[in-house]
Amino acid sequence: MELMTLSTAFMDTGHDHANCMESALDRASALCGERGVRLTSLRRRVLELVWVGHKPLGAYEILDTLKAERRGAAPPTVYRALDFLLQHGLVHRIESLNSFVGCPDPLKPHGGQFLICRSCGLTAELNDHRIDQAIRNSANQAGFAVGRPMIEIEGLCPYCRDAGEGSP
Amino acid sequence: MELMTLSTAFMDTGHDHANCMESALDRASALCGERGVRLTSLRRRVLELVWVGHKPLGAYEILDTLKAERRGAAPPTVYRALDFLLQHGLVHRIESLNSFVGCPDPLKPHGGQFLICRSCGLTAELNDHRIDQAIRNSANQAGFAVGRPMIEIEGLCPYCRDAGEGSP
DNA sequence: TCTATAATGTTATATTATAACATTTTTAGC
DNA sequence: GCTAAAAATGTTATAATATAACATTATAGA
Repeated sequence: MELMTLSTAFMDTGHDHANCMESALDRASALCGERGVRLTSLRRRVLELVWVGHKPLGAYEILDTLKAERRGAAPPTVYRALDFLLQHGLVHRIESLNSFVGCPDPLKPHGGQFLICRSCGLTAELNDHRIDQAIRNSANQAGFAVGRPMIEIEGLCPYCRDAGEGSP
Repeated sequence: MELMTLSTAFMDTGHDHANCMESALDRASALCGERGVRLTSLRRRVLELVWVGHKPLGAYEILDTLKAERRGAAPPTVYRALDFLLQHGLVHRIESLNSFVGCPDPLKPHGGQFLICRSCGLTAELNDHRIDQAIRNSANQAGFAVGRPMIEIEGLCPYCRDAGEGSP
């Protein structure tokens, strides 16, 4: 097997996740400060839960954890927090999974480009200008005014691909 | 306003929908024949309903119509028919709308590239090789094995765009 | 015709998401 | 600090989407 050099999209084995998560929370905190909106403890906790893995998390999975921590957590508790986080670009919604994943780059608004592993759920966000450009070209030709492009690519992440998942 | 020439993605004003729908049903019938699977009257009817507009239709919208036509139509009635149609590429699922739309080209398997009007719901399917290629390039760089790419682009169709929808 | 398979009917329930109103917390003006 | 307005959260109920499980009917092939 060839020696694999991973790009930044999927984390390599040296990925320092504690640091990754902490810096995501710090960025969120700074962003909210600048925008004059409040990253309350509930919102922060939901963001934290979403960042626990690089795998999309369902609203009711989040809720299950919250229930163990706060009395009276209910669906609106988590959906309202998620709405806030979505509005501020701190999380993305993965439409094909009805679930939510942290955004590594909340400052610039963008539709999502996601690589989603069908075997382990690991998800990476791309922001490839060439993909975006190809879409805009094609849409323009059709006379369509592009709003928010949403790209979710199901497949196998480098680890599962090499482990032979998906064609056993 | 400029004279507009639409590409094939969105139908022009001369679109003969009766013919469009009939030919879709004929193609479906031929495809099922070749594959030795049955386009039963229920499946055919669901496909027909999906083709009534070029707008994605929800499962329960389909069900409402079926209920008026067949006694005992229930969710599984429509979901099973949709599963069959999806398996054979005769319809696509629009993930961002939880709804379903007819596929104009069921013969070759493909992930969908959809332009979805946020104002009127009109939806066009693209099959732009350049978009697909841009995605494959980017995914390959990340070491990701592409399975089924899903592209749903929210925006304004030519008609709504020119009518000034979305920025009133 | 008989039988195996496929399709559909039927009932119940799971999963995802929102509506509507009550209460608590926070902010801003005084 | 006190108070009113606004924001956030709590609470209850329900809507919208989807599937499980088992019964019945229709179809195709021997």
